[in-house]
Amino acid sequence: MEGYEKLEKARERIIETIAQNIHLYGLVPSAGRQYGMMFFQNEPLTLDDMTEKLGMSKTSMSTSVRALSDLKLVERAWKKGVRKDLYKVSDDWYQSFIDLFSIKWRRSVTLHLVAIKKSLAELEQLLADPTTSEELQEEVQIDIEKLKYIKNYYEWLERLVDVFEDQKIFDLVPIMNDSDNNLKD
Amino acid sequence: MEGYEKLEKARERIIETIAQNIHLYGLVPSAGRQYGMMFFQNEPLTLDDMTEKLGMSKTSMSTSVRALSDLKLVERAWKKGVRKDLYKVSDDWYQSFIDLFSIKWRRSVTLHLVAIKKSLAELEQLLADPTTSEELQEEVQIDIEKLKYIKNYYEWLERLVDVFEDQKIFDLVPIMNDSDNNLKD
DNA sequence: TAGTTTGTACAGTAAAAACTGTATAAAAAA
DNA sequence: TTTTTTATACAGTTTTTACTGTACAAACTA
Repeated sequence: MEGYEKLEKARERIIETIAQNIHLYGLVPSAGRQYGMMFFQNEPLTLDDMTEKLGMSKTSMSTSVRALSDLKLVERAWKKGVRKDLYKVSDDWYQSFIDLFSIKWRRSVTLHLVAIKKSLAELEQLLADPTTSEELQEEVQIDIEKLKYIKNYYEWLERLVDVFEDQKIFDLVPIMNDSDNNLKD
Repeated sequence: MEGYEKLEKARERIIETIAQNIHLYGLVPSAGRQYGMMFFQNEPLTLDDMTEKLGMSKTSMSTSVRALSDLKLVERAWKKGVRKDLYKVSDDWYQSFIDLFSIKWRRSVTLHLVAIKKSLAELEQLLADPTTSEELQEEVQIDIEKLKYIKNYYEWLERLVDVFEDQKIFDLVPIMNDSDNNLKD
């Protein structure tokens, strides 16, 4: 096998692994392939570059690069003289992981807490209502306990997201470079 | 509005929020609804119970309860005299979150590390090969640096999963119950 | 043993999501 | 200004995924 072929094969293996695991980011394999391809390019790419490299429509490239951008997996780049939009993969993967948390889980936590607080308030009121039968009161009381439990859980999750966001997680799980090796020069 | 109706509405809000966020677990809304419904039942349910409660086919209930079980969000239960399989939601949500990590991310990390090590070995070999042109050598060297970087990243992620799995995460982000409140009695 | 009951495999259908091509708006160049 | 370039909105198509009903195997009952 020829040298460039070997290089290409080594890259393809990584790209395909990314594609098959990107569902953890809520993205589909083709977006992962796009990300993986960009990872091995040493220059930012335009939508037309991606269309050519991946053999997919420009519309697809546009929508999936936006999905990747929303999760901060890729970012806009600039190069003088180039009018087209340019994109490159964010080179701090630790930060990308943290961003996933911030963006996806934070949002989920917030939605849950809003719902829980609202339902909890309604149930407390129902419990206090003198027209509520004793039988219903018991059921309501059980639900209130359940909601208090999951409220605590989501508050914990919120603090967990905080810990990622403010980088404290690196105190507990430090970054260790087995060689002095870093993409960011 | 009648009391039981109010209770039902308060529950529905929570169930629907779960359904809309369960994609973070890689599951579809209907599985989330199933989980949410089970959460408010104080007894384990059979597949037929679920069919009735959700108005969906037994086959669906079977496949989605299996998906929920695989992520350890629900578990088998037993009740004497009941021949049918019984399921209940796992009542430790903190553990469920940890299990998500263990199951989904651990697997992903492993797959990535296997691929990276393989590609890295191939590229090191290519670099050492005297028939490799200088131009190709340079490209290979760049890729090796990239792969070393992401190898470090996935090893970090692996340690992160460890920290969840062995509960050390609770040292950094402790569980705080604002009242002394716990589902597990 | 035969007769039920129960869970799931499988094939088919319905619904949803991914992807494409065209049309168009916004921005840049002339 | 008009012309050209670029990204994306949108409608239509293809592909994938979710869901259903039937059929059957395994487990239980009598």
